[in-house]
Amino acid sequence: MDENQEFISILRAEGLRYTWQRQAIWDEIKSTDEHRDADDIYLSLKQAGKTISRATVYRTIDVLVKYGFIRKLEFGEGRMRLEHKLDPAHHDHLVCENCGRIIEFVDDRIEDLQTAVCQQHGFQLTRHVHQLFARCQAYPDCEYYQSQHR
Amino acid sequence: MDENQEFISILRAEGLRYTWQRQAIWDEIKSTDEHRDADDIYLSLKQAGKTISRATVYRTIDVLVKYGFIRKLEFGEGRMRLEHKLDPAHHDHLVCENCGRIIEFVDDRIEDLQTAVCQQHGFQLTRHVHQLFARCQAYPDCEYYQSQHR
DNA sequence: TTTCTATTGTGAATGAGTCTCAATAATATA
DNA sequence: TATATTATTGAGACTCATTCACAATAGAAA
Repeated sequence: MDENQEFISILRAEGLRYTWQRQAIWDEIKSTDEHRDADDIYLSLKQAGKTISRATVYRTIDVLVKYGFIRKLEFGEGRMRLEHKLDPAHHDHLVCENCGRIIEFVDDRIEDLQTAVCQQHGFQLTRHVHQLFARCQAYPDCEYYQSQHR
Repeated sequence: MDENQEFISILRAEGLRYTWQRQAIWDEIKSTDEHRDADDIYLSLKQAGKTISRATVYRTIDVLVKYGFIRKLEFGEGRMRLEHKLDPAHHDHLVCENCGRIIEFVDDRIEDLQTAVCQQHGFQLTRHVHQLFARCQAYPDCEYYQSQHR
């Protein structure tokens, strides 16, 4: 099934209504692989002439999270960042503290060791947060940083 | 050198003043191994008759972080939790999503793999956040949970 | 002591996110 | 298609953790 048809039918199946606001917010979040925050989404839509209230943006984000379209991330900045799940593979994040670039990584050995640590304590792992903060090769001069801040 | 002497002399060496408020906040944070938040500290001090403004609590926490006495933690709850560094060994956190219990763990193999992941991307690791959210053995009935909420 | 200025308390401000409620619009039903 | 039902929206008030501005206070140097 077409990805957007699925979006529409999940809403319907859950007794939720299909509105242009929900479609626009989902389209906006899908449109890049960056990890943007709620206000980025709100402002991008506004700039594109689709003004939607902040309340609706936040409410729709929660709907998208609940039905598995997106994921909330928290990098200790005091606000949530978003990530769509079109490519559903699990991954963690490597964040450059200098330029802000975010790289996704997976290491199966780490995944296994996490499960083992939980088992040792008699716990059952439900989810994890694993973030590596680092300096990219270009520190202190970084072309990525330059490109994002001009 | 006595641990508190060191606290006093670091303040002095940095041109900061030694005040009873700073001493009281540091004492309060040192007093347990729990991961409390700023308001817990504020309220505990108040209850002990040492009323210090919230602003001062927050400012002092930043001083304690800056000079390596404590560490800020963020478990996605929208507020910071604190941890003193009297026992300086590095560790990560295993959090029970049911009862809230927090267990500290270290796994050297995970530590090494993290460094390797960074190297593969040409990054230099500066710090990391690794949190395992899990259910403890007692789920859904947990004596720890009972003990904390009555 | 006096002086200098870091620190404090107060209360206002901030910023992300949530809530309330009347108006609106998507969908079910006739 | 018209009408009824009720989920959703927008606006702005509100919350909560944290920060800020500024006048008053109090460490510490001279």
